[in-house]
Amino acid sequence: MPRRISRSFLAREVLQFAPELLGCTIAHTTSAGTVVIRITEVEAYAGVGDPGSHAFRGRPTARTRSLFGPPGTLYVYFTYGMHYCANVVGGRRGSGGAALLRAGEVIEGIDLAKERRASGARRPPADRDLARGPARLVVSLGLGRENDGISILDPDSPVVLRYPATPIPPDAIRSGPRVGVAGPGGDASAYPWRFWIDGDPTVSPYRPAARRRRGAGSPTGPGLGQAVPGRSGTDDSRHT
DNA sequence: CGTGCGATTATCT
DNA sequence: GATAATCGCACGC
Repeated sequence: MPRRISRSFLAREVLQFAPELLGCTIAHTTSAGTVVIRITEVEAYAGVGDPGSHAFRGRPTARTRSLFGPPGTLYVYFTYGMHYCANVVGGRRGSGGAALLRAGEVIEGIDLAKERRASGARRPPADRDLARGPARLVVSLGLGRENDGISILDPDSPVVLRYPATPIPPDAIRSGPRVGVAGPGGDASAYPWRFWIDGDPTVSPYRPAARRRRGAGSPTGPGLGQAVPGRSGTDDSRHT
């Protein structure tokens, strides 16, 4: 079994370690059992000064206090009045840098994950959908508000991050605009800080920042420029 | 102190 | 595709 992620791994700039989280595993153990997820998609948030970051303002609120903690802190936040999302805090302490865990593949504890994801009488989702999306990943993993602020570097922590069993080839890593985040001037592609494993079925579908509908407004906004050089910006997981 | 809108998802048309 | 569900926070008055 690969060794645990080191503090120095997370102490680097977020843009440096975020793509390297791909292929890593995150495990959460509770009395109900252990679920292990292989990370297939992340987003980098640079913290103070990054308009998309909860740390943009530079000062912690009750919600974002853990985001300003030391590398290795887990930042679990509540959004849309109903969902939780999880970040691994990194960079310099107090920088507010973090990587959002957007999607992964459940590789252990799949029954427990299905149990957690099955809502009501509904059938549990397909295996590949168990952790396909940041809020779904958190549910499968069994994380909640009680895990906000814990250190994943602590040997006694219920949450453990490990290096990939088999490293991801660099040319299999793709990048593109962050989901649901608009950059300056509404251009999300100003921050192509979403990273995923090319062709992996558990990568979440890309959707441009959802503009809330207001009265009879302006016509359809400008399409997102597809043109991101290199192997960026292509997303075969996109819905039509 | 009110209002608008998110680092979303399930469900309906 | 569109929309409801519904909490925390920034911002405007």
